[in-house]
Amino acid sequence: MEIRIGDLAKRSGCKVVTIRYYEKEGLLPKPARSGGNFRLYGEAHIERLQFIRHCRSLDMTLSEIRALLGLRDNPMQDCGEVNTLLEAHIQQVEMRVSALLQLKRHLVDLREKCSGSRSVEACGILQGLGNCNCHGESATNSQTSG
Amino acid sequence: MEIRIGDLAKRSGCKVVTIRYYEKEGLLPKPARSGGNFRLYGEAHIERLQFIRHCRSLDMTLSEIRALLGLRDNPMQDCGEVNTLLEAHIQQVEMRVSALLQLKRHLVDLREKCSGSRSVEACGILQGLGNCNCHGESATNSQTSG
DNA sequence: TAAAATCTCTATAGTCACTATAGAGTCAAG
DNA sequence: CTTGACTCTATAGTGACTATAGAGATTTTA
Ligand SMILES: [Zn+2]
Ligand SMILES: [Zn+2]
Ligand SMILES: [Zn+2]
Ligand SMILES: [Zn+2]
Repeated sequence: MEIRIGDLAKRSGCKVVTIRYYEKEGLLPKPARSGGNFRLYGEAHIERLQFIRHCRSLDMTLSEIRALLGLRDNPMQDCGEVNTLLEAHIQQVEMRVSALLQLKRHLVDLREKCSGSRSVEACGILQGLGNCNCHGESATNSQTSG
Repeated sequence: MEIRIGDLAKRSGCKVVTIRYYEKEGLLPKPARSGGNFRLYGEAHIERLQFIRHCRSLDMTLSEIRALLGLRDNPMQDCGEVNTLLEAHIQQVEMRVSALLQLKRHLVDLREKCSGSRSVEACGILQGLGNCNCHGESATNSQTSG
Protein backbone atom coordinates (compact mmCIF):
# COMPACT_ATOMS: atom_id res chain seq x y z
CA MET A 1 0.00 0.00 0.00
CA GLU A 2 2.19 2.83 -1.24
CA ILE A 3 0.75 6.06 -2.42
CA ARG A 4 2.40 9.17 -3.78
CA ILE A 5 2.28 12.61 -2.37
CA GLY A 6 -0.53 13.82 -4.63
CA ASP A 7 -2.83 11.05 -3.47
CA LEU A 8 -1.94 11.66 0.13
CA ALA A 9 -2.81 15.30 -0.41
CA LYS A 10 -6.20 14.36 -1.79
CA ARG A 11 -6.92 11.94 1.03
CA SER A 12 -5.94 14.39 3.73
CA GLY A 13 -7.35 17.51 2.18
CA CYS A 14 -4.12 19.40 2.34
CA LYS A 15 -1.71 20.49 -0.30
CA VAL A 16 1.33 18.72 -1.63
CA VAL A 17 3.61 21.54 -0.56
CA THR A 18 2.13 21.46 2.92
CA ILE A 19 2.97 17.78 3.27
CA ARG A 20 6.54 18.45 2.24
CA TYR A 21 6.57 21.32 4.70
CA TYR A 22 5.45 19.07 7.54
CA GLU A 23 8.20 16.66 6.64
CA LYS A 24 10.77 19.43 6.74
CA GLU A 25 9.41 20.50 10.12
CA GLY A 26 9.74 16.99 11.47
CA LEU A 27 6.04 16.32 11.95
CA LEU A 28 5.95 13.64 9.31
CA PRO A 29 8.78 11.12 9.13
CA LYS A 30 10.73 10.93 5.89
CA PRO A 31 8.97 8.42 3.68
CA ALA A 32 10.51 5.81 1.44
CA ARG A 33 11.41 6.86 -2.09
CA SER A 34 10.65 5.29 -5.43
CA GLY A 35 13.27 4.59 -8.07
CA GLY A 36 12.54 8.00 -9.53
CA ASN A 37 12.91 9.68 -6.13
CA PHE A 38 9.19 10.12 -5.51
CA ARG A 39 7.96 9.97 -1.93
CA LEU A 40 6.01 6.80 -1.12
CA TYR A 41 3.60 6.83 1.80
CA GLY A 42 1.89 4.09 3.75
CA GLU A 43 -0.99 3.77 6.21
CA ALA A 44 0.96 5.18 9.11
CA HIS A 45 1.69 8.38 7.23
CA ILE A 46 -1.90 8.79 6.21
CA GLU A 47 -3.17 8.41 9.72
CA ARG A 48 -0.50 10.69 11.11
CA LEU A 49 -1.25 13.39 8.60
CA GLN A 50 -4.94 13.19 9.41
CA PHE A 51 -4.09 13.60 13.05
CA ILE A 52 -2.05 16.69 12.21
CA ARG A 53 -4.77 18.18 10.05
CA HIS A 54 -7.34 17.57 12.72
CA CYS A 55 -5.19 19.37 15.26
CA ARG A 56 -4.63 22.21 12.83
CA SER A 57 -8.35 22.51 12.25
CA LEU A 58 -8.56 23.04 16.00
CA ASP A 59 -6.14 25.91 15.60
CA MET A 60 -3.26 24.25 17.37
CA THR A 61 0.19 25.46 16.48
CA LEU A 62 2.69 23.12 14.92
CA SER A 63 4.65 23.05 18.13
CA GLU A 64 1.59 22.03 20.12
CA ILE A 65 1.03 19.32 17.55
CA ARG A 66 4.64 18.29 17.73
CA ALA A 67 4.19 17.85 21.47
CA LEU A 68 1.06 15.74 21.01
CA LEU A 69 2.77 13.60 18.41
CA GLY A 70 5.67 13.12 20.76
CA LEU A 71 3.30 11.82 23.41
CA ARG A 72 1.55 9.65 20.91
CA ASP A 73 4.84 8.13 19.87
CA ASN A 74 5.59 7.04 23.44
CA PRO A 75 2.33 5.37 24.46
CA MET A 76 3.58 4.30 27.87
CA GLN A 77 3.64 7.85 29.15
CA ASP A 78 1.14 9.40 31.45
CA CYS A 79 -1.59 11.17 29.54
CA GLY A 80 -1.66 14.09 31.97
CA GLU A 81 0.35 16.20 29.58
CA VAL A 82 -2.22 15.70 26.86
CA ASN A 83 -4.85 17.06 29.18
CA THR A 84 -2.68 19.97 30.19
CA LEU A 85 -1.98 20.90 26.61
CA LEU A 86 -5.61 20.64 25.63
CA GLU A 87 -6.69 22.68 28.63
CA ALA A 88 -4.20 25.41 27.80
CA HIS A 89 -5.40 25.44 24.22
CA ILE A 90 -9.01 25.75 25.27
CA GLN A 91 -8.12 28.67 27.45
CA GLN A 92 -6.32 30.35 24.59
CA VAL A 93 -9.37 29.97 22.43
CA GLU A 94 -11.60 31.35 25.16
CA MET A 95 -9.38 34.35 25.61
CA ARG A 96 -9.34 34.98 21.91
CA VAL A 97 -13.12 34.78 21.76
CA SER A 98 -13.65 37.24 24.56
CA ALA A 99 -11.11 39.61 23.06
CA LEU A 100 -12.93 39.44 19.74
CA LEU A 101 -16.30 40.00 21.36
CA GLN A 102 -15.05 43.08 23.14
CA LEU A 103 -13.55 44.28 19.92
CA LYS A 104 -16.82 43.71 18.15
CA ARG A 105 -18.72 45.77 20.70
CA HIS A 106 -16.26 48.52 20.02
CA LEU A 107 -16.75 48.25 16.28
CA VAL A 108 -20.51 48.27 16.62
CA ASP A 109 -20.34 51.37 18.81
CA LEU A 110 -18.27 52.96 16.12
CA ARG A 111 -20.76 52.04 13.44
CA GLU A 112 -23.48 53.94 15.30
CA LYS A 113 -21.41 57.07 15.11
CA CYS A 114 -21.77 57.76 11.44
CA SER A 115 -23.85 60.89 11.29
CA GLY A 116 -25.04 60.02 7.83
CA SER A 117 -23.84 63.37 6.63
CA ARG A 118 -22.12 61.59 3.78
CA SER A 119 -18.92 63.59 4.12
CA VAL A 120 -15.77 61.94 5.34
CA GLU A 121 -14.80 65.08 7.17
CA ALA A 122 -17.86 64.94 9.38
CA CYS A 123 -18.10 61.18 9.67
CA GLY A 124 -18.34 60.14 13.28
CA ILE A 125 -16.62 56.86 12.54
CA LEU A 126 -13.35 58.38 11.48
CA GLN A 127 -13.60 60.86 14.32
CA GLY A 128 -14.23 58.04 16.72
CA LEU A 129 -11.20 56.22 15.43
CA GLY A 130 -9.09 59.30 16.00
CA ASN A 131 -10.46 60.55 19.29
CA CYS A 132 -11.37 57.50 21.24
CA ASN A 133 -9.47 57.45 24.49
CA CYS A 134 -9.96 53.78 25.15
CA HIS A 135 -6.26 53.11 24.71
CA GLY A 136 -4.96 56.09 26.62
CA GLU A 137 -1.89 58.21 26.07
CA SER A 138 0.08 56.18 28.55
CA ALA A 139 1.22 52.69 27.84
CA THR A 140 -1.82 50.57 28.58
CA ASN A 141 -1.04 48.70 25.44
CA SER A 142 -0.40 45.08 24.66
CA GLN A 143 2.32 46.05 22.26
CA THR A 144 4.35 47.93 24.85
CA SER A 145 5.67 44.98 26.74
CA GLY A 146 7.08 42.48 24.38
CA MET B 1 6.72 70.89 18.98
CA GLU B 2 9.12 68.29 17.64
CA ILE B 3 9.61 64.97 19.32
CA ARG B 4 11.89 62.09 18.51
CA ILE B 5 10.89 58.59 17.67
CA GLY B 6 11.38 57.24 21.17
CA ASP B 7 8.98 59.76 22.65
CA LEU B 8 6.46 59.11 19.93
CA ALA B 9 6.73 55.43 20.75
CA LYS B 10 6.01 56.11 24.41
CA ARG B 11 3.07 58.36 23.62
CA SER B 12 1.48 55.92 21.23
CA GLY B 13 2.30 52.74 23.09
CA CYS B 14 4.02 51.13 20.16
CA LYS B 15 7.61 50.34 19.51
CA VAL B 16 10.19 52.41 17.72
CA VAL B 17 10.71 49.76 15.10
CA THR B 18 6.99 49.58 14.50
CA ILE B 19 6.86 53.30 13.79
CA ARG B 20 9.67 52.98 11.28
CA TYR B 21 7.83 50.02 9.80
CA TYR B 22 4.66 52.09 9.35
CA GLU B 23 6.72 54.74 7.63
CA LYS B 24 8.20 52.19 5.28
CA GLU B 25 4.70 50.90 4.55
CA GLY B 26 3.49 54.37 3.73
CA LEU B 27 1.06 54.72 6.62
CA LEU B 28 3.05 57.48 8.26
CA PRO B 29 4.54 60.24 6.10
CA LYS B 30 8.28 60.70 6.20
CA PRO B 31 9.02 63.14 9.00
CA ALA B 32 11.56 65.94 9.05
CA ARG B 33 15.07 65.09 10.13
CA SER B 34 17.35 66.74 12.64
CA GLY B 35 20.93 67.73 11.92
CA GLY B 36 22.02 64.34 13.14
CA ASN B 37 19.48 62.58 10.89
CA PHE B 38 17.01 61.77 13.65
CA ARG B 39 13.32 61.71 12.78
CA LEU B 40 11.37 64.66 14.16
CA TYR B 41 7.63 64.32 14.63
CA GLY B 42 4.87 66.86 15.20
CA GLU B 43 1.24 66.84 16.29
CA ALA B 44 -0.06 65.51 13.02
CA HIS B 45 2.15 62.44 13.23
CA ILE B 46 1.13 61.76 16.79
CA GLU B 47 -2.53 61.91 15.98
CA ARG B 48 -2.12 59.81 12.88
CA LEU B 49 -0.20 57.15 14.73
CA GLN B 50 -2.86 57.01 17.41
CA PHE B 51 -5.45 56.55 14.70
CA ILE B 52 -3.43 53.68 13.29
CA ARG B 53 -2.92 52.04 16.66
CA HIS B 54 -6.60 52.35 17.40
CA CYS B 55 -7.47 50.64 14.17
CA ARG B 56 -4.91 47.95 14.84
CA SER B 57 -6.38 47.36 18.27
CA LEU B 58 -9.62 46.70 16.41
CA ASP B 59 -7.79 44.03 14.44
CA MET B 60 -7.88 45.86 11.16
CA THR B 61 -5.19 44.97 8.67
CA LEU B 62 -2.72 47.55 7.52
CA SER B 63 -4.39 47.68 4.15
CA GLU B 64 -7.77 48.37 5.70
CA ILE B 65 -6.11 51.12 7.70
CA ARG B 66 -4.42 52.44 4.60
CA ALA B 67 -7.84 52.72 3.00
CA LEU B 68 -9.27 54.58 5.99
CA LEU B 69 -6.32 56.93 6.06
CA GLY B 70 -6.77 57.56 2.37
CA LEU B 71 -10.37 58.56 2.99
CA ARG B 72 -9.37 60.69 5.93
CA ASP B 73 -6.84 62.50 3.80
CA ASN B 74 -9.54 63.51 1.30
CA PRO B 75 -12.27 64.86 3.57
CA MET B 76 -14.55 65.90 0.74
CA GLN B 77 -15.32 62.32 -0.18
CA ASP B 78 -18.49 60.48 0.61
CA CYS B 79 -18.20 58.55 3.86
CA GLY B 80 -20.06 55.57 2.46
CA GLU B 81 -16.83 53.72 1.96
CA VAL B 82 -15.95 54.11 5.61
CA ASN B 83 -19.21 52.45 6.51
CA THR B 84 -18.67 49.69 3.99
CA LEU B 85 -15.21 48.97 5.29
CA LEU B 86 -16.35 48.95 8.88
CA GLU B 87 -19.29 46.72 8.09
CA ALA B 88 -17.05 44.25 6.31
CA HIS B 89 -14.68 44.25 9.23
CA ILE B 90 -17.46 43.60 11.71
CA GLN B 91 -18.59 40.67 9.64
CA GLN B 92 -15.09 39.26 9.56
CA VAL B 93 -14.92 39.49 13.32
CA GLU B 94 -18.29 37.81 13.67
CA MET B 95 -17.23 34.99 11.41
CA ARG B 96 -14.03 34.53 13.32
CA VAL B 97 -15.93 34.41 16.60
CA SER B 98 -18.36 31.79 15.44
CA ALA B 99 -15.55 29.70 13.99
CA LEU B 100 -13.74 29.88 17.30
CA LEU B 101 -16.84 28.96 19.25
CA GLN B 102 -17.42 25.91 17.11
CA LEU B 103 -13.80 25.00 17.53
CA LYS B 104 -14.10 25.39 21.26
CA ARG B 105 -17.08 23.07 21.38
CA HIS B 106 -14.99 20.55 19.58
CA LEU B 107 -12.11 20.97 22.01
CA VAL B 108 -14.40 20.63 25.00
CA ASP B 109 -15.90 17.46 23.56
CA LEU B 110 -12.41 16.16 23.22
CA ARG B 111 -11.57 17.01 26.78
CA GLU B 112 -14.41 14.82 28.00
CA LYS B 113 -12.91 11.86 26.25
CA CYS B 114 -9.95 11.33 28.50
CA SER B 115 -10.71 8.07 30.24
CA GLY B 116 -8.47 9.03 33.12
CA SER B 117 -6.58 5.82 32.62
CA ARG B 118 -3.38 7.84 32.76
CA SER B 119 -1.80 6.08 29.82
CA VAL B 120 -1.27 7.91 26.58
CA GLU B 121 -2.05 4.77 24.67
CA ALA B 122 -5.56 4.58 26.07
CA CYS B 123 -6.22 8.29 26.26
CA GLY B 124 -9.48 9.14 24.56
CA ILE B 125 -8.20 12.55 23.63
CA LEU B 126 -5.44 11.34 21.38
CA GLN B 127 -7.76 8.70 19.97
CA GLY B 128 -10.34 11.37 19.32
CA LEU B 129 -7.79 13.46 17.52
CA GLY B 130 -6.89 10.52 15.34
CA ASN B 131 -10.29 8.98 14.69
CA CYS B 132 -12.68 11.86 14.52
CA ASN B 133 -14.41 11.88 11.19
CA CYS B 134 -15.54 15.46 11.36
CA HIS B 135 -13.27 16.42 8.52
CA GLY B 136 -13.94 13.43 6.30
CA GLU B 137 -11.65 11.55 3.96
CA SER B 138 -12.89 13.47 0.99
CA ALA B 139 -12.03 17.05 0.38
CA THR B 140 -14.44 18.94 2.61
CA ASN B 141 -11.53 21.05 3.61
CA SER B 142 -10.81 24.73 3.45
CA GLN B 143 -7.23 24.02 2.48
CA THR B 144 -8.13 22.03 -0.58
CA SER B 145 -9.22 24.84 -2.79
CA GLY B 146 -6.67 27.55 -2.75
C1' DT C 1 36.53 68.00 28.30
C1' DA C 2 36.29 63.10 28.14
C1' DA C 3 34.09 58.96 28.92
C1' DA C 4 29.92 56.38 29.51
C1' DA C 5 25.27 55.63 28.82
C1' DT C 6 21.42 56.16 26.04
C1' DC C 7 19.22 56.97 21.82
C1' DT C 8 18.96 56.69 16.87
C1' DC C 9 20.31 55.26 12.23
C1' DT C 10 20.29 51.60 8.29
C1' DA C 11 20.20 47.06 6.73
C1' DT C 12 19.29 42.37 7.23
C1' DA C 13 17.24 38.15 8.91
C1' DG C 14 13.79 35.69 11.60
C1' DT C 15 8.86 34.58 13.14
C1' DC C 16 4.51 31.26 11.67
C1' DA C 17 2.25 28.31 8.60
C1' DC C 18 2.11 28.18 4.77
C1' DT C 19 1.90 29.84 -0.68
C1' DA C 20 4.00 30.72 -5.10
C1' DT C 21 7.40 30.28 -8.53
C1' DA C 22 11.21 28.43 -11.45
C1' DG C 23 13.51 24.92 -13.65
C1' DA C 24 14.42 20.19 -13.97
C1' DG C 25 13.33 15.30 -13.71
C1' DT C 26 9.78 11.05 -13.83
C1' DC C 27 6.17 8.46 -15.63
C1' DA C 28 1.84 6.72 -18.10
C1' DA C 29 -0.86 7.12 -22.26
C1' DG C 30 -1.48 7.85 -27.13
C1' DC D 1 8.34 9.88 -29.05
C1' DT D 2 5.84 13.38 -27.62
C1' DT D 3 2.38 15.19 -24.69
C1' DG D 4 0.75 16.02 -20.26
C1' DA D 5 0.35 15.17 -15.49
C1' DC D 6 2.95 14.48 -11.70
C1' DT D 7 7.07 15.11 -8.80
C1' DC D 8 11.59 16.94 -7.33
C1' DT D 9 14.59 20.81 -5.04
C1' DA D 10 15.48 25.41 -3.97
C1' DT D 11 14.17 30.00 -3.28
C1' DA D 12 11.28 33.94 -2.28
C1' DG D 13 7.00 36.05 -0.61
C1' DT D 14 2.95 36.76 2.79
C1' DG D 15 1.55 40.05 7.28
C1' DA D 16 2.82 42.59 10.97
C1' DC D 17 5.95 42.83 13.13
C1' DT D 18 10.57 41.33 16.19
C1' DA D 19 15.50 40.82 16.74
C1' DT D 20 20.17 41.71 15.72
C1' DA D 21 24.50 44.02 14.20
C1' DG D 22 27.32 47.78 13.67
C1' DA D 23 27.70 52.55 13.26
C1' DG D 24 26.71 57.40 14.44
C1' DA D 25 24.29 61.20 17.54
C1' DT D 26 23.18 63.04 21.80
C1' DT D 27 22.90 63.35 26.71
C1' DT D 28 24.61 62.50 31.23
C1' DT D 29 28.13 62.01 34.40
C1' DA D 30 32.80 62.39 36.26
ZN1 LIG E 1 -20.12 58.50 8.07
ZN1 LIG F 1 -11.32 53.03 21.04
ZN1 LIG G 1 -6.17 10.89 28.90
ZN1 LIG H 1 -12.85 16.37 14.76
